[in-house]
Amino acid sequence: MSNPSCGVLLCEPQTTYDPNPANDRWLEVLVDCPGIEETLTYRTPPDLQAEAGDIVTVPLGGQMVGGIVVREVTQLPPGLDSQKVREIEDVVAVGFFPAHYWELLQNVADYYYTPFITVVKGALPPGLLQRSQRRIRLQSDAIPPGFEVFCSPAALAVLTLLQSQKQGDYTAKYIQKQIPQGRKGLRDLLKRGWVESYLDYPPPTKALQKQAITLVSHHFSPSLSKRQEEILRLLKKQGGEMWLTDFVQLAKTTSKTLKRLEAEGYVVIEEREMLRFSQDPEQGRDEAKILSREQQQALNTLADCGGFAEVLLHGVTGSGKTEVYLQAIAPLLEQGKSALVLVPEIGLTPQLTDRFRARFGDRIRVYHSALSDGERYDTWRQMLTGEPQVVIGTRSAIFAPLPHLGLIILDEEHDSSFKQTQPAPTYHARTVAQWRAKLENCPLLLGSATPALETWVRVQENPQNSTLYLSLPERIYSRPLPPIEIVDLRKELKQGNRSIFSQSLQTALENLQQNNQQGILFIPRRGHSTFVSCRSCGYVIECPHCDVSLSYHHTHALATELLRCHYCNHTQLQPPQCPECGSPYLKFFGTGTQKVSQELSRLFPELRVIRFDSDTTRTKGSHRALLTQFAQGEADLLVGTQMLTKGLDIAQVTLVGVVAADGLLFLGDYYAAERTFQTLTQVAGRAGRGADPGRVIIQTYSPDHPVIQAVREHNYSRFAQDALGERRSAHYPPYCRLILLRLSGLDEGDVQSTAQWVAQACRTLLGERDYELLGPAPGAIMRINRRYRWQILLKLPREQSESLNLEQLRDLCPRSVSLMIDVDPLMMN
DNA sequence: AGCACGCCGACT
DNA sequence: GTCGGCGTGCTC
Repeated sequence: MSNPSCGVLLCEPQTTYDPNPANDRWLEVLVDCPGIEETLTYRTPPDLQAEAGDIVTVPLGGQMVGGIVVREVTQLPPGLDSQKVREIEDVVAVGFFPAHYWELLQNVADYYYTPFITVVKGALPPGLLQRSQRRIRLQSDAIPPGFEVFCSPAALAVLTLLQSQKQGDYTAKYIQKQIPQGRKGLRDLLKRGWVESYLDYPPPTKALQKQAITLVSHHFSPSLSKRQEEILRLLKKQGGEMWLTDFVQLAKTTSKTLKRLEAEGYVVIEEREMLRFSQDPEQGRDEAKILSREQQQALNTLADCGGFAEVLLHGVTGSGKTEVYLQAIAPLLEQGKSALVLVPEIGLTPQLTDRFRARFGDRIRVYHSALSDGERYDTWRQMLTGEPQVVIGTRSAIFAPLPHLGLIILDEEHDSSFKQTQPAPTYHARTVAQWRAKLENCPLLLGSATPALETWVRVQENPQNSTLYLSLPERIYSRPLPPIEIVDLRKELKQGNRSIFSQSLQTALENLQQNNQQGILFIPRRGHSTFVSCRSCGYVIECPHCDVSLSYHHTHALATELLRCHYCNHTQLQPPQCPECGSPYLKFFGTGTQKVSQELSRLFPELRVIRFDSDTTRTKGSHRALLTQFAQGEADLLVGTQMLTKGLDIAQVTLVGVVAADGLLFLGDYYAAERTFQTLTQVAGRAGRGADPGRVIIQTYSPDHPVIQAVREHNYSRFAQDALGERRSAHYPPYCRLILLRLSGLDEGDVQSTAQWVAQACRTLLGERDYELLGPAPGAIMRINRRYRWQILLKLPREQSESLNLEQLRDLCPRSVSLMIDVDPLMMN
């Protein structure tokens, strides 16, 4: 100790000038409030500690909102009076961001023109950045008798609503939504003091607390009753610790009995944090399989790349890509690293998850949007522990906070569900994965039988020598790819076959059952294939909120006939007569799954059919249930839409039929050909994965279309060459970058005129640069959910040296019109 | 996003 | 003359 008096120094009066006499520290907080881009400054109250990266609750105006501490500063920003600085309310979570995480999110914010806080909100498990809610509570004592006479109808309605609830307590938002003029009514009641308004604070922590019972004394005194001793021995046998509810059940006792034991000092009952993971059925163990030469080669290359590299694993369907993933991950776990595996739709690939779980057991974590908020929160915290693990998830899992990443895998990397369209940021998980892999200096493995053209081109161009191409050209055990037969539906019609099934397909279906084999029937869903129209006057029933026809839903003979909007989910009964002319001949058209299954039961009443579409797989776990049924041979045929294309591996499937490929082919966007090739190749790949050879029948009205031909030949490179030629000449990605500006609003005129201004502003902004601007044009569907839509498409050169400041376009939009900037859009309607 | 303040039309 | 509609502006 050089200075023995240092301990008292702090108490001595300051003698030198200090610009910050109170020695204050201020926190710059990014608050969850659209419209506030900059950080706001807060003070830390004496009883709290907060540092950069912590998630906090702060007062903002008359409410409490979530926020993230960005940094600690010792000086107030100029022009901010210290009187105005308020105190942080609470620290919600600490240490929620691993290394590089901020940079990753910043990349997303910049590239996708999205406010940083919005990106953070999209990445974090939902519900972490909570805001306070205003609630209204009835003050029964203050209400005089005969109050009905005194107050306005609106106030009365609010009172009645509140009285209908046991506590007399609702959120202000709910009341205002339920009651017209609810705002006015509330104000009335508040003034009279008949209700009170208060802020409901966000809960301090989201970890679930559950009562646990722990054995603390192992000496059982003879004064214990026989039953008490029995209970204690049971608890000891269980390891001395259990959840209270579980134990009560197991020991067939009551919590009262256990409380008594607690009072006597034998056990402790306390709240514990519980991590919630949904448990899938237990799997048998699975061992590493012997690899083919190509698989082994792929694995070696991957192991050799050391740091960052983008690796395309181009393997035909059934070539054993999953086994490569599994064996690439195994050594990483040994090294204490983690792996991230992204799949298109987790619900659709229970098979993949099962296989991973069978190989790695409890080191597998599943992360996707169907998890409850609690489960997602707990999975996050689990990941932050840094334990080596494998996270399998959908798109959003690219933000999983794994600290020591050794590998990122995108399975079926071509799949368009990796692109987010709905809320901003409209990111593509592959793009984010590239940034992330670079930041973590780990390889990124892109697996597909039908690589996205963008990936294909990048791998060929190999920028900065950072990409690798690995090919698995053969199926495992050298099983052949199934032969593909193209059926010309025009000829069928000429030959007088008016059924939706060609002769060839009918024969194949007949043989199916005889040979005790299984088949898949794929129905590419056209835009709105099952619309209802009047045969007398041609009237088509449309959604009252969107400019689309309603789809006909009829699950079985006795079910109610319903019409549903696929955009806003508006549902109504099928009317008995045409609303326009009164004609009773109101029929539905098109080939949806329902129509196909009805036709099947007419032609092949013996055939056992399972329908697999969004109607039958709505509930959690139904995917797995239906697939299990099918795999166990409880049906001969699986009929369904897109969902059938992914990751389905059932050995007995020998027949794959595609009812009409044309629905896919002519969707009218630049991406249609690519999507068609991918989808058809993927469904075709479901056939002949087992010992029995497979066969594929594709019905179409355009058998000569180059995409159909390439599918028939299993010829990816021919497809790629054709499609890329077209992309190049029509100037579409990957030979340019697209940015789609989507405008929407309730007032048609507002939206249209705003679109004009925005387009003009874009031209000014882009100036002399090399660009194309298409539009403004009304959306392919003019109105969705009562909102009118206009759009502007920007085509920009592939290499954009400096970032455009497109965010300023938002300032041009009045409040009534919202602007969404979709970078690299895939869906353009 | 809330919520407050502030300006114009139909009522006592 | 007020009450009450909802159109801008601010939130450390």
